[in-house]
Amino acid sequence: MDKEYLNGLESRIPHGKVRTRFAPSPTGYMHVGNLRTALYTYFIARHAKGTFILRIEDTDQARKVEDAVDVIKRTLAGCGLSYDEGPDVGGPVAPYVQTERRGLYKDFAELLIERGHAYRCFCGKCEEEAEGDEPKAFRKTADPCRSLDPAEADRRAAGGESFVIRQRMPETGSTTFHDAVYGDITVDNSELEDQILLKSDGLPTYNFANVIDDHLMGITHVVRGSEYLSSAPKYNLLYEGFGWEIPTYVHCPAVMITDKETGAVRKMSKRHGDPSYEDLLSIGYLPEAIVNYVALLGWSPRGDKSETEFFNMDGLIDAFEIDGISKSPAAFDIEKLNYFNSTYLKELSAERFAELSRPWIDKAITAENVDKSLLPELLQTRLNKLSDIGEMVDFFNALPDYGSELFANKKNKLSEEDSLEILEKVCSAFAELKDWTYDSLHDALYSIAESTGSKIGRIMWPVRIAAAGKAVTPGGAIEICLILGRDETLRRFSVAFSKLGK
RNA sequence: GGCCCGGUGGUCAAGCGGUCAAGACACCGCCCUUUCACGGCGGUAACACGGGUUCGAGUCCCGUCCGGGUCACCA
Repeated sequence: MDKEYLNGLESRIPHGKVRTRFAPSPTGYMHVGNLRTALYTYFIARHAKGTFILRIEDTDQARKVEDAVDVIKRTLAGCGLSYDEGPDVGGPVAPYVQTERRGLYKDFAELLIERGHAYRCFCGKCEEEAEGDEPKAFRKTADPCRSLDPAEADRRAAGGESFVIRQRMPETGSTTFHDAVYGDITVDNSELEDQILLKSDGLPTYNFANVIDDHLMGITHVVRGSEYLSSAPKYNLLYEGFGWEIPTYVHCPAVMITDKETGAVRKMSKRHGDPSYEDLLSIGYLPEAIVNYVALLGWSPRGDKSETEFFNMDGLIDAFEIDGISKSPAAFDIEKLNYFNSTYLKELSAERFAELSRPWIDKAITAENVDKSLLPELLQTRLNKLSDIGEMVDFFNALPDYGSELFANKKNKLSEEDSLEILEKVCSAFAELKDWTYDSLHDALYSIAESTGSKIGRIMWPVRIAAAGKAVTPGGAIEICLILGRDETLRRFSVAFSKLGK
């Protein structure tokens, strides 16, 4: 895994093709911001008919999480992001897991030492720099290792002394880099710290491994969150130190969320329980809706105003341009996701929706003798997400305890007394019905409306309230009575009578 | 705090020196209606502030304010 690997490496990388990589660290959590970065990385590759690569950045031993790679893979697969090269599929520049590439980084770090761009530092892990004023000044001017004679440093290292390798930043001048989203950014070199490249455990830091691997893997577009913007000049210096071509940087703005409690906007985080992709999935959002919405969070397509916001994967790949990425942070808005999701839900075939909703319905309704077969079609146009089903249909299980004032409705000009009167008529009509079908219920109710000279709404309202015990229901009076069955419907009517004082 | 990056309605956003400042979500109203939804139609609502530059500024420049990021042997 070193000399041999590097042999002919260049020839294994297709030339002139766009190559992007999604490079998560396996922390067991793929939040919406991560997903969006993955999406944009994928779009850039696919839009250019290039190659999309998955690389696992697991150089942090301490933070490793069991199954985390599976979460990442499931998320990518669920969203339809297929990678051409990666851990389990292999590829011309394998391996794609950083700990499996550990032999690689040391030589590059040493090359940098030879060239004077890095040095060994023996200062030890726990040295706490004096709090307060000028930690950077300390690091760069007062680290004794910085000016250590290289031969002496070699000797100490050979003697088994623990060390790290630090990048030697220029003291003066400035570094400018170009970002495809943010443009040219210039930073004074005096701001740059002598960052650690190789840790004392021999593994590279993210900052170092990233540059090495991106170069070795022929990555053309480095897509990442804007939290890396301030590190970018250091990467540039690294590329220059090696004499390597600098990739196109694409830094994406953060994804924020408005805190429910405080109303403040903050970056999404696991700690606050902000939703991950799999969280959203588990409460009944569709992958297509999530992808569509998240893609639009910080990017917008070029083109005519008032064109659709709805894109499937191919549409996104086709429309995606780096130009359209926003510079400012975007807030995740669950309401808008709801809109996308409910729209995708409505577009599902009846069969597919029935299949998806069945587990939720079964979980919500445990009562027997409830005819659930009608439910899916009633539910399909009324949901934001599948998990809404529970509270929408709970009244089928057991009649909620409701107040009689529900029977009064001003739009239908109904008082409680009116409702009682109507209900009594309906009750006896229902009791005599030969069969319990949509048509028979429909006819019974309409004939009562006709004989009493009422608008049909006046009849339907009390029936629906009596049957459901709540004002908002997923369906009209007929559907609900039909689903409940005659016995239960009549039983609920009698409850209504007692509530109405009869 | 230093440095970096942002700032168009509540949210996502178009805009790239000349528009009555798009569109979408949410919200409100009306219509439809067998409730609730769906659908249709309409409405409220924005260029953070102050200076420039210009015939003309949301668009360019400077300052202020606000927000975010970053300053780890984490990524």
